[in-house]
Amino acid sequence: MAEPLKRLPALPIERALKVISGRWKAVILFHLFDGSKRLSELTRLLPDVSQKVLIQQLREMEFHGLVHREIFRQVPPRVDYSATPLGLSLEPFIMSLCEWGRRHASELGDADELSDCALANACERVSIRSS
Amino acid sequence: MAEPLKRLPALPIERALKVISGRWKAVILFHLFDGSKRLSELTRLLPDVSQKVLIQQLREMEFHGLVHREIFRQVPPRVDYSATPLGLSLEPFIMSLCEWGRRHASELGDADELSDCALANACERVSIRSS
DNA sequence: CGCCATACTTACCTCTTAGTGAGTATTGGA
DNA sequence: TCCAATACTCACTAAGAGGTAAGTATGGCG
Repeated sequence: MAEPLKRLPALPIERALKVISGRWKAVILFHLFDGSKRLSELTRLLPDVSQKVLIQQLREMEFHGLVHREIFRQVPPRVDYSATPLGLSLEPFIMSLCEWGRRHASELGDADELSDCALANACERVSIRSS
Repeated sequence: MAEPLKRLPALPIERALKVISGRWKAVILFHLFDGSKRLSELTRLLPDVSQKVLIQQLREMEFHGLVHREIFRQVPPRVDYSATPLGLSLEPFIMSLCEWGRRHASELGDADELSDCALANACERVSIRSS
């Protein structure tokens, strides 16, 4: 994002999709729903993402109002990332999308290709929780 | 999609986002929720999309089970596109995403940048309908 | 025969996104 | 003085999505 000033699409649906669809954004958000995290924690939680890309995704989400960035002037430095209310408002949405993704995989016969981890099973936990 | 055989992401949430986030997919789906459409109708409904890209998006959605393509062997040829049950199951989801997009725009002070059309106001119609 | 409508295909180009690897900044403490 | 820890930043590259413009296929019809 050399130019974070570029406008989001004018159609609400496109705007929403644009804001949440980055390679790692949903996964990052999922972890932030759990509470604020330091960059180094996120690096550990997402070992497949390089630091540069991680920061890039976080900055875009910060710019789009989904994530709050708080700097603690210490040595060594410390920066906390957390979900804003707007970001938190995506939680039910991300969970139901996750559920839809599982349905989609099962209807297309790809269910066995799904990974099995906290995020993959998040929607189950949610439906158990809410039942 | 020279290679439509490539696998979708293993995380359900990523899979779902991958499947619905193409430049025009949500908009196309919105029109298909209304009933099946010929390619020429879609071309008229989406004047900003070139035919190539339109077909591309439709084919991807067909491959991903969201859209059904029916060929009528006539002259001139006729092809109908319609939403499958799986595609239709995205309707509430797309509508709520649309609502979220409007909220996002208003919270970021971009509300005046939103366009004003059927799709932009779809979620309103839905909430009116459901109230 | 040549034209029309419809639904594509193809070649090519551009712009965005993601990814790699190395470098920078800060400052307390050995 | 130099190192360690943390959080970046930069230059470059690769892949992919989307866009433009032109071409193909079919078969009825004047």
